[in-house]
Amino acid sequence: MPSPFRGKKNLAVTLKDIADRSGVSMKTVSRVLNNEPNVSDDTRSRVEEAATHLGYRPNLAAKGLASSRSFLIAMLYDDVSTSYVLNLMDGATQACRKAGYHLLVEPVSNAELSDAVAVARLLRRLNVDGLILTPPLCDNLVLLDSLTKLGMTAIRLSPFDAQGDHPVIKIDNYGASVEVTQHLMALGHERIGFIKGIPGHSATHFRYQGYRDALAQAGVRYNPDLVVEGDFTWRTGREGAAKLMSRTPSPTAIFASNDDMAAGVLSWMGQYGRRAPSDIAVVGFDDTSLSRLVYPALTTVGQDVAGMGHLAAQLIIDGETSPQEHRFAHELIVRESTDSAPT
Amino acid sequence: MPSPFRGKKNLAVTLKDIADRSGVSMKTVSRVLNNEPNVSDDTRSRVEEAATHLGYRPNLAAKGLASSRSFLIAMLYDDVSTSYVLNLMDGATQACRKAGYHLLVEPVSNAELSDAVAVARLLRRLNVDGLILTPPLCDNLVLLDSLTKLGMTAIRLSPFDAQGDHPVIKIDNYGASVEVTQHLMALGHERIGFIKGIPGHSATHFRYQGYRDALAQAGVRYNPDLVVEGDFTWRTGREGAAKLMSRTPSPTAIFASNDDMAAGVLSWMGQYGRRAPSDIAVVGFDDTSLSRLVYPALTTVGQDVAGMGHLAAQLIIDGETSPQEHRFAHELIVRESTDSAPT
DNA sequence: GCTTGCACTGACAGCGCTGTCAATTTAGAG
DNA sequence: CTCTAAATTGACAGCGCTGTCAGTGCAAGC
Repeated sequence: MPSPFRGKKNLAVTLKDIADRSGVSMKTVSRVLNNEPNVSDDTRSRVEEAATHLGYRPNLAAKGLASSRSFLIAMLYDDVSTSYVLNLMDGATQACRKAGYHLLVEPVSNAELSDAVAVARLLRRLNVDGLILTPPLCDNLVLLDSLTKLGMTAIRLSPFDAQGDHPVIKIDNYGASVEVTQHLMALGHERIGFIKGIPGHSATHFRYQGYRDALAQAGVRYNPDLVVEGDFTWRTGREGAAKLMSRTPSPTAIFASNDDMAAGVLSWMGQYGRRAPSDIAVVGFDDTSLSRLVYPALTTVGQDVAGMGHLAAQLIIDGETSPQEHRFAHELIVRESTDSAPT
Repeated sequence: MPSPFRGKKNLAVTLKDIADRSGVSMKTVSRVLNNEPNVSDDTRSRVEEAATHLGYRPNLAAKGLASSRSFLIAMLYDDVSTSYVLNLMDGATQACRKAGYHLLVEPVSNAELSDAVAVARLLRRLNVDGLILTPPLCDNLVLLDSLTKLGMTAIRLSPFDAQGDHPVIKIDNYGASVEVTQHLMALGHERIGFIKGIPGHSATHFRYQGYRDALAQAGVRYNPDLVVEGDFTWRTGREGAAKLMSRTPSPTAIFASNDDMAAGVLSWMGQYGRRAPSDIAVVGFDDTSLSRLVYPALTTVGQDVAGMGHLAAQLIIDGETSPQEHRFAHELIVRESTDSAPT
């Protein structure tokens, strides 16, 4: 059999079938099915009955071809490992389902998108109504540039800088970080270690800045010895903990700028017999599921990631592409890893 | 502005443009672009040049409409929290990208697919060339039934029973579980606690069966006191550990049937001052990233999840829909959580 | 009564591409 | 050099749907 023939045109129910059965034109059927106005109640219900009866399935391709929309939204992401992405998807697919859209997933390495050729190749493949760009892709200048040139709509999630041609959805990383630091200080900590994230990520910058400013505000002198580099991975959290605990005096609390690194800190502590929070208080960021999966559970900052995904998709669906900034609330979630004062 | 007008038809490059520029018919252009045979080298290169020059982007909707294929594959999954799903996506998208396909994600709750009406509604929305069904969706009889009726192609991942009309991709959960149990016994453990997964999941069944049979083979009497129910979540792992450790005599090793539950076990142990592996050896299953994120790192069973996702997509792309069983290799990964004998 | 406006409906063209099939060219055989 | 088969190409008709626009019919306004 040389021809695969995967189509099932034979049994497809078309608008025409519904039109015939309900005695109206295809166009009217189309109107009903798309909830367009100016259809009499009588007609509407007749058509709806026919559609359900026949088990009509709209043909996305045909709709797309005729209306020059694809009903597809692509979500581009770089890092597969984070639950962040899954939560975003969850929210985005919810919005999509309601509107008859679908969500495409496109893992892309940020590094490979460094030249215009690669970006063009990627975008050329994508026939979608809009893109959801997660960090760090949302800060990729080559990508943003091509997007603007092609006139493609895109939503940027937690970008470094909210300027640009696209809507932006974010939380106040800076403010949240200030709160975390103040929380630790309220517990009596002054020597607070900090583990930074990947350079270039907006979260890295703002969380660090919040930490520094909160210290300064409280009159605590900034000690560069208590800040180490990281890259948001568990491994660098572990290494960071080792480095920080070798300082003298060592910190009584460690603020890791995401949960994975905080888990790394806990891992190091577990191995070397330190307990949280009695020996060292530990804070993460993001409220990933991991923050509840480690012992002790992590104090962290929660954000409604699914909600942000939902909004991102909704903006695309509604064609709401003005470069507006949508800020979501965040929440300091205090768990066992900090819930007592240092000794 | 009543009309959103998201299309950019004005600047779309079509087959016709390429045809004009290269002096051939649209059909020939189509042939070149789809790598069909029977095109002279000369023509082919002329067309290719024109296509690149004009920056041609194929219109998926038009292709789909004309060829009654969608170039879309949907992945249905129930549980958002597992890295399993992300890894599958990773593999599947790779296969898709090579073939010009795209991967749609569709989170669905297995529970909501209990009646034919709901299933029909879901499938009606989906215009795809194939579905990838992850557990436990792959064992949903209502769903499988509708799929067969509609003639939709689907690939089932790790289903309970490999019978049926669809290709199946799986690992040998049973054999892997036997290996895990033997590994623990080789370290000298005899009182091995076991935490089961969600009832109805194939993995739950086969992993448990492997555990029992390995014990029996080694002449160790099966002790029902050492087996507790779980549901693959961290919480039930914790609770399972508490239950198991209240038995007398308590187990010297705990085999949790997935990594999340094993992490729960470690969490309980951390809280109550037990250390792994010296006090209790712990094993997980799946080699999720979590297994390396906890302390001590978990001995677990690795499987090439991304590879399975890749194959699943590839089978759909190739139209390879015979109900064949594709078995992937697994690997016992020994880490710190078991690497010494019980005292 | 006869316009005017509005709610509703349908005819028609065509979105960009591919399958079909027929036409043309080329290569190989005799 | 002719004849047949194979390779290469193109004309054409849609795929299923929606946008456009031109109708209907009917109530309100003069």
